[in-house]
Amino acid sequence: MTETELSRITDAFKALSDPTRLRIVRLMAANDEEVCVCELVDSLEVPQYHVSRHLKELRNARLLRARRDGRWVYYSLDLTDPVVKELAEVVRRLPADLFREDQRNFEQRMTLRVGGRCCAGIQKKHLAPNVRVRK
Amino acid sequence: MTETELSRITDAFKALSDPTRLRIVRLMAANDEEVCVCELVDSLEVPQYHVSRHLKELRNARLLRARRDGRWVYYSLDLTDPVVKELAEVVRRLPADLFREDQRNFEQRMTLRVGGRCCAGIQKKHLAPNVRVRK
DNA sequence: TTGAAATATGCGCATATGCACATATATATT
DNA sequence: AATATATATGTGCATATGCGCATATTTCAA
Repeated sequence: MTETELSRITDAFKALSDPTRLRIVRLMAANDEEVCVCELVDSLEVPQYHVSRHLKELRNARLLRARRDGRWVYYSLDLTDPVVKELAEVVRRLPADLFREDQRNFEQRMTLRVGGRCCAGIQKKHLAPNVRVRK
Repeated sequence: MTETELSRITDAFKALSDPTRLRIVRLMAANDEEVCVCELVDSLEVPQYHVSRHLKELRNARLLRARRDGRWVYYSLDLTDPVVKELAEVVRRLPADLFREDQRNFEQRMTLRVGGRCCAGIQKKHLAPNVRVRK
């Protein structure tokens, strides 16, 4: 077995072995959308640094790609990769009720897009970083 | 999201996030066979305690079932579980060349079966537990 | 009933992981 | 240039994980 290639696969599974990361991938797989960080924060209702951290791991595992557009960074599944494509299918077929609340939050949050673009920032302010103390 | 059900899924992914465990599942998925511990040891060429340990984790994650037959314990994928069935399909479709050596060792080892049953024990003795020192 | 064979597990160690807090970086706006 | 907004990351801590060694447990056979 080619050890390097094998660990590329196990890394992908490991990326999906965390609830937050699975919920992120699920949102993307089920909605076939690129999603920005603040939209994820409001959908999953976890702190922003938490989302950013897990997005980095998903990117390191090469499941996600990032695209910056001004202040916003959009993440999306890298469906050009056959392994990712397979896994996205599996995740898409997982029982919908496990992700119902995420999906509801997501759909509501997506109504804030204008011209298909996010321009809102984190709405649930308690999940945002603390306001910096003015010097 | 129902946290308990969700973690059942993430546990399954975590179970596949280790090379040894993935190789075990791959052998079973690709060959549609129940396999006993000594056959796995000789196929994967890792120490017996290592295999036993990972089998336990796969069983805890409910990917595998164990069946004892005399001194031997046979493990197999629990394909009655829809999640396991999905994942087994994914694993089966992974590139064969990543597992070529395991598969070769496995096929050779399976020639030792008699009447479809294992009756050989670990052939690669350096992977077996040390011989106990006589008291 | 003693021992050998097949399998499982307690323990210790090194490393990895997830999380919270604070703060840093990058971009846009004024 | 200064500030606000969106996103990223350094650090410390608690816990989890993988591995090697030794040994325990279960079953069969002599």
